[in-house]
Amino acid sequence: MAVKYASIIIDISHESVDRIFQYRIPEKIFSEVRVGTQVCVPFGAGNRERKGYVVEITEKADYDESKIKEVAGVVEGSITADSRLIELAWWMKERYGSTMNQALKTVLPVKRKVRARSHQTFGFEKLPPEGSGSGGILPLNPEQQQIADTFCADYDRGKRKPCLIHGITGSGKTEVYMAMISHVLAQGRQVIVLIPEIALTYQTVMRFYERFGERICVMHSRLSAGERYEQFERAKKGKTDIMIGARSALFTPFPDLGLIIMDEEHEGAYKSEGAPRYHAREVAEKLAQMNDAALVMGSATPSMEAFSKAKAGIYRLFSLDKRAGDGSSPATVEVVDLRKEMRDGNKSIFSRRLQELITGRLEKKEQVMLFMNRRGYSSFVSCRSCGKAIKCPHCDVSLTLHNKNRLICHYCGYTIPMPEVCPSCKSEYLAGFGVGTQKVEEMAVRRFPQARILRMDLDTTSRKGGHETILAAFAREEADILIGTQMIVKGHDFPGVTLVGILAADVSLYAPDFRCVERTFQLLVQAAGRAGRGKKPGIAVIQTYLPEHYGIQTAAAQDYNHFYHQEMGYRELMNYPPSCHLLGLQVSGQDERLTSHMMDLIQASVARHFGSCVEIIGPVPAPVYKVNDIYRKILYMKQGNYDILMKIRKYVQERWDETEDCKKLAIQYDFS
DNA sequence: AGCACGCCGACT
DNA sequence: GTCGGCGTGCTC
Repeated sequence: MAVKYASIIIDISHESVDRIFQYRIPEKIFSEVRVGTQVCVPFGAGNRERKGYVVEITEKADYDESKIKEVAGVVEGSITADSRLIELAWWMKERYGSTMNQALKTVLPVKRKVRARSHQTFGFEKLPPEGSGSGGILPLNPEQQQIADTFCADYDRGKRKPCLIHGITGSGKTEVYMAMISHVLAQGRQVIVLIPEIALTYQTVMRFYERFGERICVMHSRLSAGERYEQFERAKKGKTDIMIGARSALFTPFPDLGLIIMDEEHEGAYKSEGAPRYHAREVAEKLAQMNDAALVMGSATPSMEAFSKAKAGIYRLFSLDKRAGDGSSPATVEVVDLRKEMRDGNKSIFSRRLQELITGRLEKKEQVMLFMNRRGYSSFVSCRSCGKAIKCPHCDVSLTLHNKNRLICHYCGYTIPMPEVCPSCKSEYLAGFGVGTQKVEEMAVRRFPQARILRMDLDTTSRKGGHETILAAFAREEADILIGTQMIVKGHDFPGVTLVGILAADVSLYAPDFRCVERTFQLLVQAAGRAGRGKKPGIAVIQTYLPEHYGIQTAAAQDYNHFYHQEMGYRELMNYPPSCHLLGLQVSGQDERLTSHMMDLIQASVARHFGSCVEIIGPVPAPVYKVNDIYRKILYMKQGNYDILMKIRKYVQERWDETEDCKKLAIQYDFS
């Protein structure tokens, strides 16, 4: 049998040994050594015995073979939290095609000394010093209770199939989660609660804190690497029972993880953009299975992936279709045809119906939210004489006009003052086209001079605390109208809001991405869900040029099931996920010709070896071909069987590593 | 982290 | 001559 080597990380917390060492595995313990197992190895000049974790097993050594020592033995009964995380990293590396190092870095906290800093950066100074630990329990309504009871009974019988709760906005999913969490905590196991970063606000955390007191720990993006590490250490030592945070909270090293909650399951933020490009839903599923833990996902607009799994019986499906508690009812939704407005001579961005409704709310001192899915003033500036739009010199996109005097690239940040004359033909007839939040604000100020108006988008929130300040001011009813991008739609409840206007519902409907209708539908439903959260009934107005589009129609009817069937039909017809699997292989580099050439070679090679079993599309330029002077091309491969796509990825990677030109280029895989 | 090796001062 | 100070650097 071939000689095998184990890559090991030495279990001592110090940066200088925070890397991989290789040892030979003696033949007689082959069967006991796997990724994640803890072993004893002779280490250093004194050959002192140290403990370490096996991180990878290979048949080739990357180190001088004469200097490689042997694994001394396996540490018995040592499946620790770290073992499982290393096993998870291995799985992620295999599934998403990253290096083991990249996978380990995402899964294991950076071993770094904690810099003493002001303790919590989340405004937790305001929290009561002692968590009551039992405050804030709301009684569940029969619908909620039934879900909680079913879950608990199944859990106790060891039935741990993942669950999906499809619950409309305001149906009280959080209360159900809390009941489930209590049940699992009572058995001495721990819980991870995943929330998309944008929803990780003071209010959300506060609700959990009121219920569970000090047993909860919060992980958010503003923590330093050291603080993160410290929190994970606390979890490992059993000082915390609940970790609440964005997707990286998945990697909390709890000794006995019993439940993972994943709120707003459909959110794009659950997909990692770096390597490995993992999806938190898939990793959560794997992690739950490894720990014999339960996984509960929830959303008002589940992703196509999750809902199709629920339909297929892979997930257990629960529904909550009434608003809980206060007796408020879902908003009435009206669709306004902007083509008709145009025909009738209304060129304003506000339809007559929306203007009428806004005026009514202002008179009644009720609040309004206006949603525009594009920031800036105009989305691009072009010359009416020569017809050319002003583009970013580094990216393949038009520059966006901000504050009427500055052009900014939304991809790389390149910025110039608004030119006086056209850069190509020197004419003076430059004009902005397309409406952004800034222009909406200006129009609203002009149309409703009596109203107090706030705007919230990346430009107004980039200053620290901007987010919280604006939301808090609006919640205190210090403004009548809140104008903003996606960020105003997600998470927050304003009881004073009785009208939501979606100014241009179509903006995202024709994006070059097979998920664009799904995303539009989710956004529209979530936006409509913001209206009428208080005692008074709410109205949502959807302005569109495509009132007959199924994405708009189903969103207006708040009919998820109808949307799902329509969209699934499209996905099946086009062989798009979830009816099929899709591997996107992206090659990028500064040298446009080399990038193209390499992509063609890969395409030819894949076609030769796998052409008979996969559908190959492309190579095509990425939706934005050039960003930051880097050219990007993508090859798509469709196959119903995931394993075949993984095989192709491996095949490409092996050949890639042997190519000289790979130094000047980058390759990236994206599975869905 | 731990343990070597290393290149200078004061000791049996 | 050689014992030991801890400064620097490596550990498969």
